[in-house]
Amino acid sequence: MMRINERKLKILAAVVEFYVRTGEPVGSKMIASLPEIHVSAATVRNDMAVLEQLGYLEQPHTSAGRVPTIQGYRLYIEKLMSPADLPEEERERLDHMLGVNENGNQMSEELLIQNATTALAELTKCAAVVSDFSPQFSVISKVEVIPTGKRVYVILLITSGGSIKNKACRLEFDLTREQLSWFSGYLSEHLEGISVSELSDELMENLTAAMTAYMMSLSPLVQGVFELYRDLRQHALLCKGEKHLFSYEDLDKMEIVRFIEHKDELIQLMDDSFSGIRVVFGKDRENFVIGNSSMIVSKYRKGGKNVGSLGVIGPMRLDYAKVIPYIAYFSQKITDLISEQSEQSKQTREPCPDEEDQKKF
Amino acid sequence: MMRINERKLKILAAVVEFYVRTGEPVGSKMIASLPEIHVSAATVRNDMAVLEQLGYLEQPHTSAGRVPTIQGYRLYIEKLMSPADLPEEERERLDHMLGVNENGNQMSEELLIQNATTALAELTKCAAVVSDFSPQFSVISKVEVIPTGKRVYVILLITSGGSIKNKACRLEFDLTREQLSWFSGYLSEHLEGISVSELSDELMENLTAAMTAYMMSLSPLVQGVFELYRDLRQHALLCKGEKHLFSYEDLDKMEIVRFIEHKDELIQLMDDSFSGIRVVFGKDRENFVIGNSSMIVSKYRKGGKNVGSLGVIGPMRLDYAKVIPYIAYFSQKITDLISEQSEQSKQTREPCPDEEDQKKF
DNA sequence: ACTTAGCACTCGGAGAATGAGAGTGCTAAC
DNA sequence: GTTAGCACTCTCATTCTCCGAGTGCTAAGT
Repeated sequence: MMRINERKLKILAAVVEFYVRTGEPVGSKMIASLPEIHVSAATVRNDMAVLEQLGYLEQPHTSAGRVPTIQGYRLYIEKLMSPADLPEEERERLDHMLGVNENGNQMSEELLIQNATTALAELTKCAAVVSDFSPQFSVISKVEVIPTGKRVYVILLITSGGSIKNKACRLEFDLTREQLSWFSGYLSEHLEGISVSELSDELMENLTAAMTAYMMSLSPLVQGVFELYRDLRQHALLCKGEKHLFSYEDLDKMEIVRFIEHKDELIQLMDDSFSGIRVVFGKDRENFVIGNSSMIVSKYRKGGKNVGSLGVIGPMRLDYAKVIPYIAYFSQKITDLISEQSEQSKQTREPCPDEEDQKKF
Repeated sequence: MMRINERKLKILAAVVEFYVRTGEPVGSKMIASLPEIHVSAATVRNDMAVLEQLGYLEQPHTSAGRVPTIQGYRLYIEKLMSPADLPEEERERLDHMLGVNENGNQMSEELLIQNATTALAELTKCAAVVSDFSPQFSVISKVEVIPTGKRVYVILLITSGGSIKNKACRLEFDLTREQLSWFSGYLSEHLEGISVSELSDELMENLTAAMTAYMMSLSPLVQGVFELYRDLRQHALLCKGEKHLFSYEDLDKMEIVRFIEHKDELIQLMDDSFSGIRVVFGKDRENFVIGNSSMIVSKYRKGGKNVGSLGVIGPMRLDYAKVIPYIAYFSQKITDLISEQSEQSKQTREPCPDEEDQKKF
């Protein structure tokens, strides 16, 4: 008699969808009135009682309607919902928001990701969050030291992924031309062509040792290099649309504020490995900051490797059937776009071609 | 009989301070019980009635205590309050938060300003906001074009103020060595040494014309230069601690969200010229976004010129006597620090010294 | 002329009482 | 296995009442 049949599942789905839409606990009469349900309210009541016993539904108080439990949401997301499909025109709109298709090319990865975050936040009215650790998989394609003003030198570091970092260092003394070119050459020789993931702490320490042994006064420069190194290894976290969270009645304002302040704690949750789309509920994890929240994340890849995670954070009462396809589409699109770029750049070996002209123009 | 005497002012000050502290309308009995007031509640009542008629106080409803009006706050701020003074230890703490004093030197202006904003937000529990237009007063000290990967070129632009901007451009074709050095040379020649404020639209257009006449394929690079130019002219707006605003009961949540989205509208208000510290009340200006808010701003200078504004935005019910000294201190400190830096760099004429060694090391 | 005690009055807000309505579980009939 | 009917429960919105803080005014005191 505790058998869960087709109809009970239909009722569960209906409860989730209705609750997501209205935010009100759902009663048996409501469900019975739906066209796809052909039984009376009393029957629905019986079924709902079973669903409650099985832990998929719960009642806020004795005489209110039912509300889905976390388990209920999970079942719904995994088995019951039918994700909205994105018609062609919708996709075009999304592409437009990403900023692609405009002139068909030359978008920096960074901008792409930034646009995706903004778009996702806007579309879902949630906080959108992206963790990008792609620099770890790219190669340092260029390191330069550029004198600029008295005793000030800028270290410029460019990776194959297209990210450009710089750092200004002020020295005690000016470098002679030889010193500068020696240092610059040393860096090029030891760092260019190295993939960021190979940049171990040891390597950096060797570098540091070699440098400081050579001369003390370089130390701000060495420190600068070290800071750039740290920057590269760090997972960049980008979050937009936090403001939307404040409009949800069922999220605690204080917890939102805490979340805004401690986003970093998310990184581990977003970045540990999984495939496809993952939904995490706030109540489940005690390290998660917002109580009644849920987070939907997906990975994006580059050359077959996961190089970042993107997703949204919103209330549990979220239109998953709508939001999940967005996230799926964006992560796929980003994967396509950045993999394509990396294909392009693989065609060349030498990072800086200045031989003869390849092409007249 | 409508004369406003010493005692009435004292009462006004007391009302403001009490109201700021508690958020509750202040009654006559409360005021009379203060040690510095030596009259009975009835007398206080009479005085308060006068203050109300003069527009300094108002009653939320007939039988509640009094609350300061904007005019009341203004009088308090301008004439009545005694700003907290910052003892030596407090200043040290502030310096520490700014990040100075650590190693005594080499802080980028940008970092300094960033730290100031964070510190101000933390200290005042308000949204701290800084508008920096110093780049407009600095000189372009270096422009470089760096090839990096196939068909990708990075334009690097450094100003005397120490800000470093870069932009990657993807071309249709690779440049020959000559083309590259010609372009690079052209940029150096026409832009280096120019102060940003001289960079008029005409100048940029001439540049564009000269370039495109020379060859079409450079156009992404020219566009890149143009974008950097725009970046430089823009007032950079930095805002931190918006979250604090949500904890004030008397600010409307929706208005805060609007504010977060439309900060730019502030720029004009912050940046129009005034001297000293300016306090603006939200109710006063219809273009100001948050109703019951107040904004306290001050300028900071560099070489005698105003190059930025910093301040906080919070509820009207704000401890001005505490907050204003913070802002005054920070704006003064920033002025000192960045002027000092600019002094240092003025000592040299040539931006990039690579003659002989000036000093053995 | 200013200050103060006293008093009647006002008004907001907290708390209790009330009633309507939505929803339930159970039972008995279909 | 389904459904109608019914008694029951519990929340929420409304209304009412009443307390108390605070006021303005008057009249007396300094």
